[in-house]
Amino acid sequence: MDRLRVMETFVRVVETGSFSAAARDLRMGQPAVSKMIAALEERIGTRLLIRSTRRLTPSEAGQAFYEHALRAIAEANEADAAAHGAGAGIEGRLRVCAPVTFARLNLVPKLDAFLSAHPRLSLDLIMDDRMIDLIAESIDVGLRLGDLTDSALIARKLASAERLVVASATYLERKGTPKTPGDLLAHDAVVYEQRSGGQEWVFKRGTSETSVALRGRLFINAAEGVREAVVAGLGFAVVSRWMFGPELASGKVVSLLPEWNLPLMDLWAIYPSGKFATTKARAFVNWFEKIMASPADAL
Amino acid sequence: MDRLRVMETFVRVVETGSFSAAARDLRMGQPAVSKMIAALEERIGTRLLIRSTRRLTPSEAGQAFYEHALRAIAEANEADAAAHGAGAGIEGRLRVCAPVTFARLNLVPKLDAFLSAHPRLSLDLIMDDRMIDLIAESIDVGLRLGDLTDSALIARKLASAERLVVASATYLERKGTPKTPGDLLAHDAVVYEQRSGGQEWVFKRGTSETSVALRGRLFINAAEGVREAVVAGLGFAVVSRWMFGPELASGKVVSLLPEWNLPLMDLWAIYPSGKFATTKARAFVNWFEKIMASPADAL
DNA sequence: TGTAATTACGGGATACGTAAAGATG
DNA sequence: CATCTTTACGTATCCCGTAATTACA
Repeated sequence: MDRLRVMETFVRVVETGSFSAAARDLRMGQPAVSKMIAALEERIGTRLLIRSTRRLTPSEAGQAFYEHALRAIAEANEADAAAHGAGAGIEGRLRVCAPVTFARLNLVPKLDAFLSAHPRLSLDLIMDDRMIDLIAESIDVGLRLGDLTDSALIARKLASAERLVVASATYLERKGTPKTPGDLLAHDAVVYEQRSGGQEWVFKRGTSETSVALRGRLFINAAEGVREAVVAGLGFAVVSRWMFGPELASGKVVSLLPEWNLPLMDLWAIYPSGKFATTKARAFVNWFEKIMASPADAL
Repeated sequence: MDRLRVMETFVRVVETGSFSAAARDLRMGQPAVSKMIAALEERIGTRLLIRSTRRLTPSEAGQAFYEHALRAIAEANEADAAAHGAGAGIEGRLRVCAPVTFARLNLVPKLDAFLSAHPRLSLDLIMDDRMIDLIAESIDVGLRLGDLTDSALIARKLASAERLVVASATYLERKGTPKTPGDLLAHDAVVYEQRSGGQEWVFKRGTSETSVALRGRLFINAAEGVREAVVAGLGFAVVSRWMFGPELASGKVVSLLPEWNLPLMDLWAIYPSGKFATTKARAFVNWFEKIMASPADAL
């Protein structure tokens, strides 16, 4: 039994919420996943996943296992990468890609410290909201927000960001303020969307859940555009809090439905699959992880 | 390829300094170890161990891998144990065993904090220098010093302690002070020894090594006895610094050959093999690990 | 020349995928 | 009743252990 492989599988199952989806991601048969998890539970002696055909939730034990498993996997990958990169200095050119707005607000303002710390290093920052092919573009590290669709990558979770429903104060004056998720259907949505396809959001308040399919007339594939559209009062949008830090503070943009929680959006660092992370790439990720962990700079 | 298993094997090889010894410890054939390491190096793309028939040293990459591997293994074990123990509270009876002198000097004085933190817990402290059978005695955690002979255990390294050659000031007045490891042969050794068999110590100064087989007329199987023998001026002994904290400070006992280094002695926490660590056992180990990591209490 | 690591080879267990059955909303 | 998980089964692969070979002090 390959414990690390089992952990990777388990993690993927928890994150996708489905055996089948995890199996697809990991390019293996779904019975294999089933048996792996069963064997794992057998070995541990406890049920880790509460299965109901439609839903899959980690038990308390499963949650504990999940958290440690994440760290074990990360550490194991570090071991490979550290051994591979040992001896190589932090110098030359480091190519990093990141979503445009995220990089502008959360990364670029802090880069000075990193560059100062590594004087022999130069940085290519590729800002793009598309999912770039890391290997084709020979990129060393990518920062990605949200669920990872490409699971062949070696990923490391750096942070989780709160999601909000926001609209500008001027918009709310004109159209009124929605009080429940259902009210959103009567409003204009500005939808951030990479590939076409309806968006459905699950709002939670305490134990109750409401699912709302966003309908709107404006679809934008760049967060930067969504930001401006919201500020210009074109409608509400589901966004991360960090996108509107100053505007929320000044009241120019308002957080709606504050009692309803949306799923967190994760920030990941990903390395090109197959290859080992370079020393400089790991140095960058370690640095940025610290930034994200510090209360002042957290998302 | 079971990456975690490979890591465990690699770690054992580094710690024993031999493929054969590691294979014996892990109850597997020595060719299996050989092939595992070869495959690992193939995968990483770098030589991790510098082999010469008589000696085995990790390369820089190997050292980096070793350190991360230790943490990955620990985290993976934590994952299993956390999942297994989730839900169980820290209460009831916790049975801990530890070497007599170590427990007296480094553990007992600090226990108050632990017991206060867990009011519903009672502690059985079994102080004994022998290697107790954890399962037979139904012990939850053992603290052990030195190299682990029983590798079927799940172990976690908590600290490393410096080893010294010491003798009492009165003894040195009578017999003179040895200046080199070789001089020790002309002195009386008090040898700490569990099972009979000669002891050989490797002294290092810079890059040079000297090996000395201790000869003496007094062999004691309890550290407590060695301590008293040294204080009473019966001879010199090879011991850990923490055994003589106050005596070294007051000058009653003197550290000999201060420029020569002896191999460190590791402190391990071990859990009974086969079983999972209980929540309370892990709480104890986590607590004690913190103690050992704090500069004021370190060995 | 003896000890320890590597290579060679045969056997066995493990883990996968396809296909069918069972469960659930 | 459609979807997702579990069970069943045949196959292929990988990995281990024994034995022979090579390298090194």
